[in-house]
Amino acid sequence: MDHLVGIRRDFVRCLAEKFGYNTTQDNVPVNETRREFSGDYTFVLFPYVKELRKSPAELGAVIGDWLVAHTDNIISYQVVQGFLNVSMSDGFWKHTLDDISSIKDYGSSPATGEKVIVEFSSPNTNKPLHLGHIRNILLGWSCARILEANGYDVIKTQVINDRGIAICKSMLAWQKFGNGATPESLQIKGDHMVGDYYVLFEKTFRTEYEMWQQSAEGQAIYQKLKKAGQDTDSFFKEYKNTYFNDYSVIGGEARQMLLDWEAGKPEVRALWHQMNGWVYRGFDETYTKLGVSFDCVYYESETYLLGKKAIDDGLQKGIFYRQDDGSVWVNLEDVGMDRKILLRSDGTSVYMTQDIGTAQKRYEDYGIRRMVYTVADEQDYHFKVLFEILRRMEEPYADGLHHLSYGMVELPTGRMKSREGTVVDADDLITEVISEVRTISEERGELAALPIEEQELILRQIGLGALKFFMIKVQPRKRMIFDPRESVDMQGQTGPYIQNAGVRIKSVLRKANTETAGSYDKYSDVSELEKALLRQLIQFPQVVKEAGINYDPSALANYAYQLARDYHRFYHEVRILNAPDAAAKNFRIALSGQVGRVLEKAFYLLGIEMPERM
RNA sequence: GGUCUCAUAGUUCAACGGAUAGAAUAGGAGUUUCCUAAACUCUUGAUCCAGGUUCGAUUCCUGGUGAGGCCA
Repeated sequence: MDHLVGIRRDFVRCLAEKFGYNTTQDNVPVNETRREFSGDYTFVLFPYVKELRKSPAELGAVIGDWLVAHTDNIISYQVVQGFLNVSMSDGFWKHTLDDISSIKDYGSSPATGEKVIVEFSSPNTNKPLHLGHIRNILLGWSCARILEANGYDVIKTQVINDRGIAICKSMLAWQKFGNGATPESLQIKGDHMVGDYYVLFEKTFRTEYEMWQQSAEGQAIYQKLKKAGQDTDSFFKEYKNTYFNDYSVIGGEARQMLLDWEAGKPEVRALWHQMNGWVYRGFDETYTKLGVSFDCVYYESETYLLGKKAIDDGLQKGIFYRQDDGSVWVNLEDVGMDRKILLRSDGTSVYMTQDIGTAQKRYEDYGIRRMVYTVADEQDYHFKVLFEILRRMEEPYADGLHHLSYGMVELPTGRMKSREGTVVDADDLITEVISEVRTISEERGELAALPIEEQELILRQIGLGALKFFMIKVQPRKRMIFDPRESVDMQGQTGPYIQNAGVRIKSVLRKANTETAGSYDKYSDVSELEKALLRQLIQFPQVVKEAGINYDPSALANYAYQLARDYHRFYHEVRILNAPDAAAKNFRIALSGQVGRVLEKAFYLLGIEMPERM
């Protein structure tokens, strides 16, 4: 429901009546009046000045007079330059508050019956989750909730890359050096443990490689293949993959393990199940801490062979073509993209093939018409190509595909590099923000009287609130610099600042005994701060809608911040419980209640919890 | 080399083509007998460059510069 529908309609009616000019409500440029001018809403007159051949001043006066005379809501106006600023009556504000209070799920749209699948997180099983995953998870999760609020039936999913050479490296290292260790025996999360064996493999391999470089064989290769003037370091850096595939002992074992896995060799499969099982338990723990969950999971081990039939279909339809060597390609040059390989000459598929197959499988599984892929922007081109192919294949969901692309997370020192040990681990980060919150909370002493479990819950809510808000307030497509110090800030434009506004409201409502909240019919002189809050509340459904259309939770994050800021100001300026009269008190309590409700809902949509106290 | 994305206070972020470009942080100065001071008030400081479209451009278009990604 749009509370501005009324004034838009009146404006349109006025233009028709006074000037015989027809337009639609959607075309009416109406904004909130800027703080420095008096008025509540502003019509921009410039577009009509030319059309109607009237000066802005004249136009403003005619329309302003008409609006004041013909509507109950608008009580006065002022024309500044080409802007018509109108002031709304107390009645309008009170009715607005009534309306908002009466709407059950304010900000949500009715169900559309349309299903959408949202994919996010999508980790590899050989490494624990890190900072980049956190941004991905928060974006995907929040988008899922925002789409739900916009009436979609959302299915949340992740694709787990559980196969390939990487996990074989972990498996091999565990087999060689693990001595039967388990997460329980080592007292470590399973995903970290498996990640540690991956690192151990890489270390072992590197040692082996370095020794080989000194060997007669290594030196001979260097002398034979080096480019002019190339030194040993840069040569062997480039040669690493070839060495892994053609010479390395441990590399050969890992590759053999992959072959055994593909052949379904029981011992290898059993080990693979066991290690991935450890990883999943570790991931789930992290997901739980972050407060997210999935409706279904796709494993690459089950999808990596999909898509080959689609290639046959495409070949028959003439969308793809086969080269002499047997490889299959698609030519997208007519739309400014390249030729792209879909099936190698040996018949093996590439990522693209697999993604085509997975999309089809999802359609079969759920009948969805829309899919959202939350993947970093380094994959922009991949998804452009994928979507174009699916369009050409005339898949029924081809028009509902969206790549929720986001910029990489960098540290103040640059990109995270596992080689340099600068990868920020998700679990470590969460632990760190919570411990930071604990320190500050202890200084404040506000929670000291609460039971210990409740204290812990609140500390988690605040710590994660700080971290999540910090990451989600930035527009997805922008690259972000992550400074760990700033992520635990709790003053200013932060999660805890907004939580604090929510907590204040809860405290006020507790003391007010809300069930006895009475009428505010007699309230007059609605203050500027109160109007500002109501203008914000009116905006909320639109913000939710736009966040959905643009797949942009940051809009909602910034909205929540502004609403919280206006509430803090209001709170300082006026007395709520000790208001001068009952009508004022009731109005302010009701207003506080609605601000609290919207803040909580906005945070819900961002995946951030609102504590009871802090 | 081709192509995509980004560029706003010292720093981190905002601004459906609309008024004097907003916040936060950092620095300085204040606010507590009163509903939670993780708050509030005051103060210093910015649109990468050159054109174009427009009544009006941070926003749209063209070219350049810088940073990053993808492809080769």
